[in-house]
Amino acid sequence: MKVRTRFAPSPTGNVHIGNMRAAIYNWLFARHHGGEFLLRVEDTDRERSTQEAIQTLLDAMAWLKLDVDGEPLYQSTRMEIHLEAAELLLSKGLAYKEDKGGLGQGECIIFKMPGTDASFEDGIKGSLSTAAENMQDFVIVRSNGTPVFHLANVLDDIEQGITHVIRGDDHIENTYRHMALYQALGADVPNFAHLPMIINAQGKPYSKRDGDAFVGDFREKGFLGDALFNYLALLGWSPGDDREVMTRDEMVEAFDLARCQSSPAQVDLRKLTWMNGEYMLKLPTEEFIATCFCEIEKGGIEAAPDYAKAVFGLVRERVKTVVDIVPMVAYLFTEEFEYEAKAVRKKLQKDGVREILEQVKSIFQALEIFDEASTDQAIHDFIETSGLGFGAVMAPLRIAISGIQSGPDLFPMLEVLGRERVTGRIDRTLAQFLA
RNA sequence: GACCCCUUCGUCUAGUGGCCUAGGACUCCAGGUUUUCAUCCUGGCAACACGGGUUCGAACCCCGUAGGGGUCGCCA
Repeated sequence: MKVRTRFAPSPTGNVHIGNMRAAIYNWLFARHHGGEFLLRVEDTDRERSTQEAIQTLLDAMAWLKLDVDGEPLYQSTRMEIHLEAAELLLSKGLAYKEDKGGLGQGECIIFKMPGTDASFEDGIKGSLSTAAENMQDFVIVRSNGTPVFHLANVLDDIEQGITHVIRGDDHIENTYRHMALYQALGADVPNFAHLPMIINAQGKPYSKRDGDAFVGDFREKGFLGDALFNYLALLGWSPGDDREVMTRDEMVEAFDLARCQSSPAQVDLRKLTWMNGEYMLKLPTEEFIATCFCEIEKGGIEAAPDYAKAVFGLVRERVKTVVDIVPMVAYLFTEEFEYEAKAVRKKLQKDGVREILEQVKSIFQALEIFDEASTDQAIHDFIETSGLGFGAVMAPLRIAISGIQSGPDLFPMLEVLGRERVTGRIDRTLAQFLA
């Protein structure tokens, strides 16, 4: 039988990474088995399920390249069918009506649990079981006439022909109920696999107040969709060898529920950042350039396209996340950049520095051509003849033209800036700190 | 509280009775290469929750303890 999995989120405007990881595992599992990955939007909460929220969800999936087979099923369109099924259960004596009081809304429909012990083979956790007395009858249709999650969820999974339900382990107890529902409805019980939760840096489950656990937040923090996908895939699963940075195809090929962890995992932003850097490096140059333009525009920087491209080339291999870009290149687009106080104190305001910078400036002015090779040669000649150390010249020069101690390779950076800017910046430095 | 689940370096993990003086990755530290910055290379720190069994032998099997988590809704 063809494998069919699904992702069934409620569109509330934010998708938690725990849910998104479940989506990734469902996707990986389906693709591994040559099956289908379906989407079902559980939008029965009319309050929160706005068109915007649905779009946010779709955007997040597109960002992570989770392609869906077939059209999404909107749960809100199926209420009649859910209700009919409840009536059927009622007529078969598998459910009953009762006024449970409390809210005083009249009678609701309650599903009758079979009263037997239950067990199943979980795809990740192995054999799971519970005794009959732990499972009470439960409401499937509210007294206001709307179907409850359990009923709708099971009916829709049947409708979509889901063969493998891969979800968070907070659903384990529900699984016993759902299995009984499948049986009462005369449907085949699918395979279940329960993923452990993702926990925060304190080792606790993410709460609504942990602002950094939504998919959109990771995008805003400058992570790439492919990198987050890879990272999340490895958070709770491993291919069994030492591979970590893997292509989609490799992950699809290697994915196996049996290799999934059954204990919770913590997100480590440092490792995600490292992995993101690996993906930044792999980005095709045009894509990297396009991303950079997009970022500086957001950062309010205006620049001539050719000059900007040259600047981006300078930081190509150093960018770890998308949001690194602007701070890393900002001083190359303005003459109003700041000087780092510590750098000035340690490397600039020292005896002899003034003379060195003055000499470097005049050497640069005398150059026939001002480019990477010529400045490199000129500085080396200067060091040779003056007897100065390389660092004694390079460090002050770097700070004079950039304001900071670290940054791109210096000679290419000189070429990109051009003679005029470079000498101008040296003058400014001299006037400001070494007058 | 009851029931269920979980427990290897700080973090993600490998490990399914001998290959384990427990391997890899991230982070951190120390050297080295690069006469700038970064990269890179080498090395280092660092873990089987605890206690009992079973066994010639246990991170791996069993029991218990502790700790953590989940569920117990006319939420999903």
